[in-house]
Amino acid sequence: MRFGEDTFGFLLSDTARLLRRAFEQSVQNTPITLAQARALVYLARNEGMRQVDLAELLEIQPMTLARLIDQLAAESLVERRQDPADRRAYRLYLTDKAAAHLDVIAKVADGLRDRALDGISDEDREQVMVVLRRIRQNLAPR
Amino acid sequence: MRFGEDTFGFLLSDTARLLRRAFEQSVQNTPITLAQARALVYLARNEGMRQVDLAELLEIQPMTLARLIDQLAAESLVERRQDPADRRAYRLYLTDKAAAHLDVIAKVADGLRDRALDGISDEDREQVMVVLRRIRQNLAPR
DNA sequence: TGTGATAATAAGCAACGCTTACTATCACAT
DNA sequence: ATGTGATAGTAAGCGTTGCTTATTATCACA
Repeated sequence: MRFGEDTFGFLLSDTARLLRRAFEQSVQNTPITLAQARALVYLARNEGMRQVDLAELLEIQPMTLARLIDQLAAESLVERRQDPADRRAYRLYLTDKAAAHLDVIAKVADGLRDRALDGISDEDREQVMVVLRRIRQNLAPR
Repeated sequence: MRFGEDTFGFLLSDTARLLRRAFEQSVQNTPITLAQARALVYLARNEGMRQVDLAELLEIQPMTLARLIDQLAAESLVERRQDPADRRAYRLYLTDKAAAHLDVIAKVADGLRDRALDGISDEDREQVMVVLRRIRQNLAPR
C-alpha cells in the first residue's frame, strides 16, 4: 500500500472540512455563511476597498466576490459606494448592522478555536500558525 | 478591531482551499476529482467495505457517498458487488483500472506535499501532523 | 483621440455536501 | 411465525462556494 495512515493533504483538508462544518452549525440561526464571514472580517480590516482588491486579498475571482457582496448587500451588511475617482469601481463599506454580526463571528471563532486547539500547548499553537502561514505562502498562486 | 492578522480558522481553511486548488489543477487532465481521490484512497486501504462504512470513514453522508460511487463506477474504477450476507448492501472493490489512477494520485500528492512543505524542517512537519491530528480529533462529531 | 487594460457583472457550469422521503431487507422480540 | 423497528442504499432536490467566458463601461496613456 502506498498510502500511509494519514496523507498530509487529506489530514489538512479533513481538518478544514470539520472546522467548516462546526462553524456552519454554530451560525445556523444567522443568515451568514462562512465565505460571507470571511469577506466581512477582511473588509472590516480595510473598509473602503474596491471589489477587485478584496477579491485579491481573499484569493477568489472577482466574479465570485461580486455575488458574495450581492448577498451581503441584500442583508444590508455591506454598502457599495461609487468610487469618486473611478466610475467603474465601487468602494465597500460595512453598515452599522454589520457590527453585531462581526461580534457573533468573533464569538463563534473564539469558541471554535478553543475547541479545536484543546489540549495543545501555547508553543505548539504558535508553531502551527507559523508553519501554516508558510504552507499558505508556498501554495499561493504564483 | 477584534480580528488580528490571521485568525486560526481562516488560516487553516485558506491553506486547505489553496491545497485543493493546486490539486485540482494537477489532475485537470484526469477524470478524477478530489473527493473521488479521497474515496479511492480510503477504499484502497480497506477493499470490500460496505458503502455505509466507507461513508462513516470519510465522514460524509451515505447519500453523498452513493453519488461519489456512481461516478467512480461510471469510470469503471470501483465495482459494487452484492454482499453475500445482506441483500440490502454492496461491497466495494477497486478495479484493475483503479491502480493507474492511484499511482497518479500518489504522485500528485507527493508533489503537492513537497511544494507545500518546502522550507519546513522535518521536525516541524512531524509536529504539524501531530497537532493537526489532534485538532481533527477535537473537531470530530461527538 | 483611439487602443488596450481594468472594474464589475451576466450567464452558466462544476464539485461537494446536505436533507427528506422511499424501498428493500434484516434482526429480533413477542 | 410474524410483525415492528432499524438499517443499506437511492431518488429528488437544494445550497454553498468556486470557476470560466463574455459583455459593458470606463480609464490610462501613447
